[in-house]
Amino acid sequence: MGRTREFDYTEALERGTRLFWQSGYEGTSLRDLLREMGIGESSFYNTLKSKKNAYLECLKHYNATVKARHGEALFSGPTASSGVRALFCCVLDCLDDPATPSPVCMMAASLTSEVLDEAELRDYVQDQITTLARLMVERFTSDKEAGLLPNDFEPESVVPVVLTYMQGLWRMALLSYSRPHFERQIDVFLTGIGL
Amino acid sequence: MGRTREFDYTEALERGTRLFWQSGYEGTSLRDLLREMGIGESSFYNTLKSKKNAYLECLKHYNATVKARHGEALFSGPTASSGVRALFCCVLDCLDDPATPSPVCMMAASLTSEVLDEAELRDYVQDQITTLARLMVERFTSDKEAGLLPNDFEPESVVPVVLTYMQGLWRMALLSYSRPHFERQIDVFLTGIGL
DNA sequence: GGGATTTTGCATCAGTCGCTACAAAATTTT
DNA sequence: AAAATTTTGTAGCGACTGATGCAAAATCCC
Repeated sequence: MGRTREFDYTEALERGTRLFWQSGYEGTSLRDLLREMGIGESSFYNTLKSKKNAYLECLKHYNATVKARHGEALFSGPTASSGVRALFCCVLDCLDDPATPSPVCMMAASLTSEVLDEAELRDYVQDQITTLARLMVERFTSDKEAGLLPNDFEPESVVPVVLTYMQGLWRMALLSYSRPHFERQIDVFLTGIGL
Repeated sequence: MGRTREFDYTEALERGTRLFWQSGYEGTSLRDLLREMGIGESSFYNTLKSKKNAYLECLKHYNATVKARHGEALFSGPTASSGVRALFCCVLDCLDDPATPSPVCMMAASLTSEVLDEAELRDYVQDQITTLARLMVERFTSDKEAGLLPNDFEPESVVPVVLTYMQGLWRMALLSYSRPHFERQIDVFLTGIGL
């Protein structure tokens, strides 16, 4: 089947993901990306076919690794409330980890016109957020049916609020972050909306 | 005094602001900016001294015009609660207005590393947000002292939550916006945190 | 009107952007 | 071993980036 690939695809993707995460889509130049991935343009355009597609693959890789932990956190703990709180705790852990390339979650960072203007990227981001929302609604609904949440608690209404607030959190962390302040703020928020 | 300026500075700034608002800081090229402002590079570098400074001036102009309405809304109405609700209504009006260059508030759009990496810009953004927070705290505090808000309501704790949520709102609007959904979501949020 | 000062248009700077063409190197199939 | 196929390194594409140099044009002070 021809010459064998010399570089480790997964590792290159891993490195690329970290750079995209750190510098954003347009903020990452192809040359910086290649240097970070440790490959040449030929290898790059051979496997990933364009910068846009590379970003998409990196986003998928990000979701499969980093973001997967958030999903697990949501379903950890005995109640939906504890799950959501674990999720936010997971977010703070991410912010505290010095190895994190950027304070902003890579998915949250993709909520920019530079990314959303690209149809394929937009579709993927849209889909991922919808999926997370559905998961959260399910978790809440089953808790409600079990009597763990009041009858006037409407998962369909609350979930968008939680998601929206979380988007804001990532952005605010960019401006200034302090774990105690954020923990307090999150608690005020979650307690307020009944979680 | 030399030759008189041929272009209208304020109008040029107005046009520049709209373009920056629409396309972001790095997303706006100098040539597009000049074409939109209707001036040449000489005039540009003569009055505004760099792209960075131009963005700062446009941000100030934005705050003095668009953002000022938000501040007024906060202090409109008889209670702090009605003020905050008026503020969010103002946000939705902005999203509905077809003349709005971008769904994202220009200040919110500045919560990006591409902007915050520039010290002067960061300082300004930081300062503006702090000011808005202080204003909101004051409004809440006076209401609380007047007995219009419960004793366990802590302005210092709630305000960051509101600001954070609003940041999230702008971002989510970028993904998909529908006034009824947003109105409902905002109501759930504000009611939840006691407003 | 002459000199000083400022604004303006135009050409251009060096550097970067994403991407591609092309041939040498390496591996499989025949 | 020869042909076919794939990967890799390098050089370069045209277009664009923010910014500058310079001289002509326009205005003010004397």
